[in-house]
Formats: sequence, C-alpha cells, structure tokens
Amino acid sequence: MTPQRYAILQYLMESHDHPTADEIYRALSPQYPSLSVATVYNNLKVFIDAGLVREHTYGDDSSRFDADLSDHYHAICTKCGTMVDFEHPPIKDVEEAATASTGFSVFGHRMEVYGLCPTCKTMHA
Amino acid sequence: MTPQRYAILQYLMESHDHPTADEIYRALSPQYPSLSVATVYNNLKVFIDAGLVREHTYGDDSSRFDADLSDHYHAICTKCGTMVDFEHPPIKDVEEAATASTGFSVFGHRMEVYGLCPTCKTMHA
DNA sequence: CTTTTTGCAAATCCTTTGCATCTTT
DNA sequence: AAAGATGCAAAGGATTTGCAAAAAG
Repeated sequence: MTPQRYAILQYLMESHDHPTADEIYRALSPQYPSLSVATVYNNLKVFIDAGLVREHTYGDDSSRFDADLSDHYHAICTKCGTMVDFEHPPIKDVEEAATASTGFSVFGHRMEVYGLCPTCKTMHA
Repeated sequence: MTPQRYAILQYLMESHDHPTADEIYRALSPQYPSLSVATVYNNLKVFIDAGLVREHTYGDDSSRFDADLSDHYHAICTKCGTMVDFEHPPIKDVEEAATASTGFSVFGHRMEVYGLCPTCKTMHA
C-alpha cells in the first residue's frame, strides 16, 4: 500500500461524485506531482479486482468509479455526465425473467435512469 | 440512400444479434469490397439520429447496434459479449423513484442483466 | 536483495475527421 | 457545378503496456 495507492482509494471513498480516472489524476496531482495517469489506472484495476471499487461506463464517455458498495442505482445526466445515487429496492424479477427466457446463468444486472440534472435542467430552459 | 447505406440498414434489420460496427463491416465487405469502416460509422450515426437504430455500450467493448425498436431488455454474456433480447414489462417505478429523490428530469432508463450465455456456461464447466 | 509499484512514453483499440474523389442531381 | 456520400489515412481520446528507475518489505 503505497502513498499513491492510498491517496487514490481515499479520494474515491471521500468523494461521492463518481470521478473519472482523469479527475482522480488531476485532483491528486497537486499533492503527488509525479503521479502518472497509468498509476491511477493500475490502482483502479487493483481495487476493482479486490472488489473495493466498481466501474461504470455510459456511452462513449470515460468510465466513472464508485467506492460505494451499497446497493444503489444511478441517475445520469445526459448533458454533463453527472452521476447521482438513488435508492430503490433491487429489481430481482428481471433477472428471473431473463434466466427463464434466455437460458443464461444470470448473476447480476445494471440499471440506470437518464435525464437532466437540476443544474442542466435550469440551463436548458 | 446509397447501396452501402441500404445494405447496412438491411443487415441490421435482418440480424438479431446486435452486431458491432466492425462485424457489420466484415459481413458486408464481400459484397462491397470498397466499403470502409468510416462509412459504416457514418451511416450508423445517420440511422441513430433518424431514430431507426439504437446504440448500446457495455464496458470497454465496442458498441453494438440494434434496429429492433420495440421495448425490450438485453441479457449480456460477460464472457463473449453476446447480447440476447428478452421481454419484460418496462420498469416505470424506478424512474419515478429517481425523479423523486434526485430532482432530475428523468426521461428514460437502461437495464440489462449479466451472466453467461448457454454456450459459455457449458464451456465454463 | 527480491518483489512490487511507479512513471514515462509508446502502443492499442474504437471511433471520428479531413479531404479528395465519386456520385447523383 | 452543387450537394451529399464514399473511402482512405491520419487524428483523437481513453486505456493499457513495456520497461527502467524507485520504493517497499
């Protein structure tokens, strides 16, 4: 556990805004001037493999990383890319429906809603 | 509506396996030897803007394109990337829950289940 | 000292773009 | 000629990788 590694994980745990790899890099650059983007990616992969962090992709945009492992879904702003958490009981019946009709061994699902965040909604008017 | 454009759209409508841009390119190359990948992407964008085709991304993999506009969800194989359709009533309550708790103007959602397709499931054993 | 991690640059993959060519009108 | 579509090759962005130097244990 190097200082860089610790800083990246801590940043992820403290920030609730699902940063991209580059945002993490830029946020930590001041404290760790020699930090490289590759190291950020390396460590993100380590965390993901360790099950500490989840990666989310939306369209062509950069992946966003989330250290909040609790069961929750995301609302994504299609204008600025912001991801906001929201609570909702896990949708279990879709997994059963999929298993029944596709023959897959289903072990998970992903659900997210799209819309305009309060800020972009206002600017949109 | 050029021959290339028509061929791409027709291929998408006839194939139910959600091909990637490259798969479309390779499938049509024999009939259109001069076809270029750029043209495939160009036309896919035209179709998407026209609302004839939908684009789906999963992780870092290539986008997959779907000309089936009916309401349906997808099961994705995490091993080989295959996407299979399945039917399920639209999940409307999550959009309401998200609107209520985030303040977003929600206009849609995305849901997909992950697992192993029958083929990969067998090989996995 | 042995292994892991870092940091840089180059490489890779997917997708887009610039531009000249070719249609089609 | 004007407008749009094509095809090539080069550019672009996000992520990964090779490898040498540095740090950790």
